[in-house]
Amino acid sequence: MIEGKRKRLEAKGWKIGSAREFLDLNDQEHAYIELRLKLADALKRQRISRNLTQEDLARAVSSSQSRVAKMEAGDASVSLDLLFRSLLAMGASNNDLAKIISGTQTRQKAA
Amino acid sequence: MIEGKRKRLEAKGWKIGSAREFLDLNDQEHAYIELRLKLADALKRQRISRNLTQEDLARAVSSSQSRVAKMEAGDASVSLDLLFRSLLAMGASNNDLAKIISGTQTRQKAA
DNA sequence: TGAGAATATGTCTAATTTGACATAGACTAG
DNA sequence: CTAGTCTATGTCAAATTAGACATATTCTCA
Repeated sequence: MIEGKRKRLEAKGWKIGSAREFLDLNDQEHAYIELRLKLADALKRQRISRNLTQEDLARAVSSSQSRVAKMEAGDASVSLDLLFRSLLAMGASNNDLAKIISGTQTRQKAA
Repeated sequence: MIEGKRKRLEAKGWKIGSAREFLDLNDQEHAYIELRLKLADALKRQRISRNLTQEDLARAVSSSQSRVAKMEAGDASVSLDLLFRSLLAMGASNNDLAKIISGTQTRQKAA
């Protein structure tokens, strides 16, 4: 369980050293990673609910399909900046963002 | 008024070309900048409410006083990543972040 | 007033993040 | 199966952001 989680995170580029270190992931680090995953998830859901391809979204944010894939995968190489910009490009309001972050987001209406 | 706002943003490093372009700041861009300013403000308030200096905060996030100053000033050279990490370092929970973003944040209790 | 603390601003090089590209894999409809 | 579309993964040079440092400015408060 914990080991599984560690592996999942490491696969995404999160270099979390030892299991010891992993268990020591303090609240800040944990919240930070959680935040990223929530945003990544929300982005993917939004894109899909709008029937857009990763290419479409990439175009909308002047990025590339591969980067969108990495965003949605929660890859460590993408910044919060890009995630937020993308969500905004998908029409998310600040309130939508707040809901995503607090974990109370509901299905949004399409643009 | 609008001109004043433009100048304020430009001083912070936001290169917004012509007034035309500025007026065209679409909703996304506007929301993005608003977001940054909200986070910057919240960070400053949190730090002060805890009687910490910028040096203190810098130490807490392994950064430097000058970078903290830039964060709080809403300087364009700081990323959302750093802003979020700093807020988390100040003890903000994901719910606190949500409140900050939606603009409904209230005074937080000290750590 | 003025010394000392705190904050602001500008500028370096180093580190990270970027879009782009290639290509592999997955999935669907014929 | 198979061609076509979509998504995943790895890599690169270019762009951005990083911490650090110097120094200017502002703020206490005695």
